[in-house]
Amino acid sequence: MIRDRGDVRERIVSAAMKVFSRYGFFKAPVHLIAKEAGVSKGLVFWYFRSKQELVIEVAKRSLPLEIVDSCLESGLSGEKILECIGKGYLEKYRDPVQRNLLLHAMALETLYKEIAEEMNSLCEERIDKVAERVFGKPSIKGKVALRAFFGGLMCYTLRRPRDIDEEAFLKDLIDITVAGFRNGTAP
Amino acid sequence: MIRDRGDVRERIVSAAMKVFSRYGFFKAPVHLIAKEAGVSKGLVFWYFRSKQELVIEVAKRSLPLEIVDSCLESGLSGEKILECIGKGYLEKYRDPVQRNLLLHAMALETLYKEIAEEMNSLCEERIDKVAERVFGKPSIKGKVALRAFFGGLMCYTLRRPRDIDEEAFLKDLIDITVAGFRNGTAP
Amino acid sequence: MIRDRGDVRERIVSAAMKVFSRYGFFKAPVHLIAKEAGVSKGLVFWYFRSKQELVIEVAKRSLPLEIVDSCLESGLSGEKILECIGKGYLEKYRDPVQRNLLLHAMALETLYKEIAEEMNSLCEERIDKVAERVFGKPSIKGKVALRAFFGGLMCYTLRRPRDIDEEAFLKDLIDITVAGFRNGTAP
Amino acid sequence: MIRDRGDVRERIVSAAMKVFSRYGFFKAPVHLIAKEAGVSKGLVFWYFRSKQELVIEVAKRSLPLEIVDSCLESGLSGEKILECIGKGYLEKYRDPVQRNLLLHAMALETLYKEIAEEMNSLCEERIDKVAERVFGKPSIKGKVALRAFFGGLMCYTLRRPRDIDEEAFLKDLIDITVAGFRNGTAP
DNA sequence: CATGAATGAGCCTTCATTCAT
DNA sequence: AATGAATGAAGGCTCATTCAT
Repeated sequence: MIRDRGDVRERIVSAAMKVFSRYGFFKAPVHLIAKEAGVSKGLVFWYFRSKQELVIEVAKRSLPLEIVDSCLESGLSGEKILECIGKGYLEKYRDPVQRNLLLHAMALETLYKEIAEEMNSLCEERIDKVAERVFGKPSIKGKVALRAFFGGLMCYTLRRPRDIDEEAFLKDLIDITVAGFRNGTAP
Repeated sequence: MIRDRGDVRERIVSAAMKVFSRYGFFKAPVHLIAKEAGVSKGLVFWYFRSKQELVIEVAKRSLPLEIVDSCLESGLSGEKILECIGKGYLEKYRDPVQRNLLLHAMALETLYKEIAEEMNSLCEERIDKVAERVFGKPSIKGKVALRAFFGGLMCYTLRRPRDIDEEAFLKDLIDITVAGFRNGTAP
Repeated sequence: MIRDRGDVRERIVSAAMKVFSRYGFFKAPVHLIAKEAGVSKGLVFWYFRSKQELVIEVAKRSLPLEIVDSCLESGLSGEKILECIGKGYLEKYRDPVQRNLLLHAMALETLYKEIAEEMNSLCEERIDKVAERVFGKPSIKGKVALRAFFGGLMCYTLRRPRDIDEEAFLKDLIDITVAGFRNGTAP
Repeated sequence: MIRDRGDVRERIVSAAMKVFSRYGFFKAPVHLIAKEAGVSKGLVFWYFRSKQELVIEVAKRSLPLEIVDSCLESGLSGEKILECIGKGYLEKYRDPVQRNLLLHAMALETLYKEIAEEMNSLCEERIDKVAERVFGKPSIKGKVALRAFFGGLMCYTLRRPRDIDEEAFLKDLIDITVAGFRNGTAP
């Protein structure tokens, strides 16, 4: 069998995503992942020291950290960065596999410090950085607004409402975030 | 030990909450729950046909459905109902046990239709009802704003920011939700 | 099924002895022990936290510590105590199961400190105590003689010579031990 | 690295000795041996058809057969041959690796006929030959005395007593063996 | 109601062995 | 000769569930 280096590992990760997304991290047996990847069970443990290592790798990939980071790195600001993040987010989690994995991964935060750290970094540093980029300077209200923005995205992903399409939703959400920040009673 | 009828059942549920919150629903062995509740393992299966039944009961209780319902029933409207929900929500999930359980329960949505239905009811009907109560009449933008509100709460619960206290957060969040809805570019 | 308390545990230990003696501690699968004991595999782990725990219990029982102790406690001295130990030893290891287990258990000394401690206690304190009882007062030569005595027993057990019966062997061995001590070049 | 033919094979055997001595024959994974030898796992199976083959080779080497043989071949007799054997024995098993291997190898006797044969040859033919060389003519008592001698050596090796040095021990042991044989009640 | 011994399915993991390169 | 990816069998152990008492 001719396979690229790294190819197999990636195939295992992909298979794991499918299987984890369907059964959850803990009810998914490794042998199903191997089967889905078309390799032997033993080989999974050649590439990953343990199931937990695979779980954590998959969980990390299913968090939206990279989206936020790439938008931050692109140097955007104001509504543009919200748009960047929103689009990336909605696109990533349009895939039901990723959507489910996100839910499962968030629950892992309780159990594995690696995931907890990613969530920390996402929910505290990153979110505040974005707030500053959007509203110009750090402020409590900006942080709250950003949490509303992020939460709104998550909420939409959790249950895609039938009567609101992605584009319209994102436009409104950005609108609310920005206008809410600017025109509140306590500017 | 004098035990009321139903007392034991409740003790088991409480114990299950602690244990599930710590280990997750699937990594929590029934014997730990029994131990925590101070009863025998067998008794757990007298009150609950299976572990799954217990899991679902605990998961349902850890969702915020009751909070939303009681605020809806109280007849409040406008910002008042947001305040009602916000306070209830923040209070409930201030308890780390409940906070973790919420995360675990959300992931269950993928696996058990009972939980999926609760989430459906919460994220679609309830959220839209509240939107109507807050903004007077149904509108896409109102629904989006409400998702931002709910998402914001969830986001806050997930990581309580050190520099924003509950009361201030809620005030700002309501402010953003309402002002965002009213003063957006496309009313 | 009506079984005495403790009966089951003992049945498992007995089964383990048979199986361990035949396959060695590490090549003996737990399921064979369970089968031999007529119980389920799971039950073995109800009585023993791990296979290792069972291994150590069996290994301890197959060392001759108890024989030496009971002869020491009986207050015997001189040749009598050698006779007591010799008879006990030869009787115990006449059973091929015990004989094999002794070999396997001695090898465990390298791996488990529990066994190492038993061996220590046997080979140092006990052997020297016996030497004192036999020869009246502590002496290097007495210790050496006792080691020859013990070693001789072990050697006989390892390979029962066809042309030397137990009784004769023991008589000669005691004779050599005592006379060797008394009549050596350096008394 | 410049390697002779046969060098690699020997390196593997050496590595196996270290690893087997530490983990025991059955708990020692081949990959550790390969690592210790600085070769790939596959190569071990180029030089040895199976792990068992390697196990048996190492086990055979760690028995004291060669020592006895070389002393027999040297034509020594009387106390001299005991001295030869004793010195060789004590020297070989001064190395903790060899000492542990001896224990592990003795347990193998139960499982592999190759080892059983070696032990047979050692414990019956060889021991009796040596007895004859020491005491001039075959006799039951001589055989017993020789078993005491060998057993004493093994016993010393198993636990080196702190207060008896090798040389003194061997001198006393020979003394006891010889005097025990000559001066017993039943010559 | 209550207990806890007993069961058995299933899971993660290890490891000897093979084989294409 | 040498490598290390790949395999598959087997093992230890956990755990939900049952049931006699």
